[in-house]
Amino acid sequence: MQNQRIETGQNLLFLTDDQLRKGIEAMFFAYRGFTADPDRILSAQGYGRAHHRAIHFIHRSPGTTVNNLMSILGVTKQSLNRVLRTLIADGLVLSRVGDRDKRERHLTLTDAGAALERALSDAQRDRMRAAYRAAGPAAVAGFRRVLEAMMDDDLRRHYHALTERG
Amino acid sequence: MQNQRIETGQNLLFLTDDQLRKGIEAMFFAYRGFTADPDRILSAQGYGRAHHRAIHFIHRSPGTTVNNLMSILGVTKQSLNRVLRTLIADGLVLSRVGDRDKRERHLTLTDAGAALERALSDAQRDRMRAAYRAAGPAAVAGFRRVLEAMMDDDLRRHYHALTERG
DNA sequence: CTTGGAATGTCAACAAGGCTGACGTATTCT
DNA sequence: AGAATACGTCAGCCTTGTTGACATTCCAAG
Repeated sequence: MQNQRIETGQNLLFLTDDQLRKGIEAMFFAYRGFTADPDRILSAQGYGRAHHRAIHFIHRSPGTTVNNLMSILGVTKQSLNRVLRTLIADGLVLSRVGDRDKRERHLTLTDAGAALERALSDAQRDRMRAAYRAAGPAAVAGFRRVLEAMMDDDLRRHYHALTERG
Repeated sequence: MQNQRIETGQNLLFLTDDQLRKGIEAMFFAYRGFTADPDRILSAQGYGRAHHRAIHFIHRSPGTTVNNLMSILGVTKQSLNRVLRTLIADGLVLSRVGDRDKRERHLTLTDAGAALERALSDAQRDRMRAAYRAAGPAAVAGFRRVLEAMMDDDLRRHYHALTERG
């Protein structure tokens, strides 16, 4: 397994265990950087990463339901509810009863919520922009291709549902 | 900010907020896939991601000290110690007093620890290999370049220290 | 030799944020 | 009318992070 045989005409040395390990460790260290800046802002306000995720996806899909958010975030309604409760109580998120289906709650950001979202995504985008700029457009395309191939099928569907209409 | 101006001669459309957002969401969803397979193995054994990380880096740097592991993992000694204690008690990790400096503990995997490490990294590599294969060598190079640019400086040093000698 | 500081371990307490299970309520569908 | 759905909530448990305090062991400098 360590030295792959050439299966097709192209060089498959990039599939050696060593190359894969480097990718694994790169993901680990990069994800730390990826979350570092928002984490600082959040902890200063008494929030955590879970709040960030909720705020991000409510911003991306205004009026989304609790159920939909649950499936995007991959957490139980109890976990999500704990986060939403504080965000609603703090006036960052608004929950209004559905028109068609009154069982549903539609979630949107208030002005204060949108302001925090902006602060968080500005910080995260700054780092991402620096990384993109340093790596160049071709590298960015490859970056996204590998990440997409790494996702579970249901998460890839969520990813596409978000990006293809934004 | 939404529409970047052309700064150099090349097209900088890949630095738009929209492109950055897609990268951010890709990181989020991909990281879930990245950890999904090891997580299944771990929870079946009563362990968590923290145990995986400790086992991974002890495997990568046999004989490493607690201090070094702390700085790689970015957690406090108390957090790390709790994980190490269970791994040592379960016979997966061996802690032996240093020769030169007897205050230090040098950590290595036992045979059982190495077996679990193999199971975990096999699972994680399988997914990474599938993603690499689907994306192709050029994409993989870009993937690694962007991730590296995303790391904090001190983490990038750890990353290089690991990869440049393995 | 003594003492200061470094490396490690341990105890306690706490918080975030996952989880399961159970229950209640309103609403909608069949 | 009864089943299913969407949501909220309470209770309890787990992992994994945090601080703070304190003991031990050892190296190294004075």
